[in-house]
Amino acid sequence: MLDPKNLFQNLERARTKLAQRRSNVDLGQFEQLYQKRLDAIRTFEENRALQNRLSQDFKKVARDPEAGPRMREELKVLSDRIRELEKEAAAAEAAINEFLLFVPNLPHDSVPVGESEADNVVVRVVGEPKKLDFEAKPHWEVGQRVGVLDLETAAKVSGARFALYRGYGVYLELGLARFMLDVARESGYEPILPPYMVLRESMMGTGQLPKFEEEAFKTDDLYLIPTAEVPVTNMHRDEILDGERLPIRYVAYSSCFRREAGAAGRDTRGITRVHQFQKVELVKFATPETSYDELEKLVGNAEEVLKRLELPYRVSALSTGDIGFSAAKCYDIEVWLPGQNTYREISSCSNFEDFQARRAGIRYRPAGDPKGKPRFVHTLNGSGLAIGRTIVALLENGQQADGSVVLPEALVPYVGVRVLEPR
RNA sequence: GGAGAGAUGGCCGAGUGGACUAAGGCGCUUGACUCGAAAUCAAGUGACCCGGUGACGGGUCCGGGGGUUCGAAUCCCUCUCUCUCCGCCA
Repeated sequence: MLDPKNLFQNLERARTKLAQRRSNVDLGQFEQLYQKRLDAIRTFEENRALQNRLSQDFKKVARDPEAGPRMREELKVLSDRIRELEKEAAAAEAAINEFLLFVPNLPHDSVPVGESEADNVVVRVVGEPKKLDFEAKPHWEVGQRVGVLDLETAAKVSGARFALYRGYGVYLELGLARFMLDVARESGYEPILPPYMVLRESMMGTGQLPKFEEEAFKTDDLYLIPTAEVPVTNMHRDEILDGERLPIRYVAYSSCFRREAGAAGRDTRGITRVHQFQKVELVKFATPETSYDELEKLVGNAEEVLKRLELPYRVSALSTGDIGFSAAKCYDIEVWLPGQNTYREISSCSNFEDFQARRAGIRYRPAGDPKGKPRFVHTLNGSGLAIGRTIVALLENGQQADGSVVLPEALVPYVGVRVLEPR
């Protein structure tokens, strides 16, 4: 959520920024609501102050048979009026919050201005896209052949867009999770295994709701998490953190559940886009002064996994037209997939600045200043990495002419074998 | 699922209608004492909103929401969560 006061004072700048990200939000409406709120609060407070004073006076004459009842009548009129004014002020406040929940974050000045993902800027390419001396197959064929993926059975059990791992596929999945957790912990992240179901409040806090209701799976009153970002960021909801503790780093393993609404026809084959997948997620809470440095480090932490897995990849800065609702800046890491002859997103790392912190009420008291005002933290997160897509990359990059798959050295202790043999 | 108890500032904890403008303690900050420290003493220590360049002034907040009242931390209704006991379960 944007800061209402700040927004009110910088409407033109916000209009420009929102236009860059192709938002059709009408800030004129906000301006009106905000002005209305100011007026309502002022009137209410003036009357309340008066009431507080008169109430004290009333105590002195309450028992007077003449003045007592008369003043009580007067105060009752004032009391009724104040009740109305209070409702008005509260309604104005609520209207503003309601409105702001649908306003996306403003892109940071360093974000490339553009219309769409075509305007994303590649900032570095690491490793050579692998050239195979035979015809590369897509992961669903490779995985089926070595017996780690069974998509027909997945469809039989759960319908379209599900993955079923079997045999070494299970060890690959769990081994990668453990591997990624270990890599992150080396860099100071505390491992977390969060609940997979969260309150509506938590989904609001990180910005999935209310705007993207149709993307989420839900039970009676709980939502299945679309990413561990939701439970982990909300761990500190409505808290004032000690500035000494920042940056706080968590690495979480969880399943993720997504409807993939609007993705009909895209990535229908394989496990690139499924309703349930596992992911290791990096989450940080940082001060505003350091959050952009922390973003670079976080991207580096995610890249470290790919480097150790010997997978070629590139990093792109998303343009204003492609950036997510809550993000101020976002990098995508895309891994090379020879079987599909393309780079494919495997991680998305964002700085949300105080957008989520404001929604979720996550503040900190600046270090070394016990009397300092609490300030909103900056929240960041990024995949480190999406496990299903990592398996896709390992299968496609490691495939051999004979149908086997050679895994990177670093994974051997985690999976138990170096080569997956065709069945 | 049944029965009971509870939710107050960073923490502990008092508070059953008007001086609560939330006691007291812990913690923290500053000062005094000290060569320095500890101990001791003294003062200060919440969040948010509105107005003001500022000093400051005003308002709201005692788990959430609603109600009674001239006036609510305090009385009533309701919801949520926590704890204890019983039942059930991995």
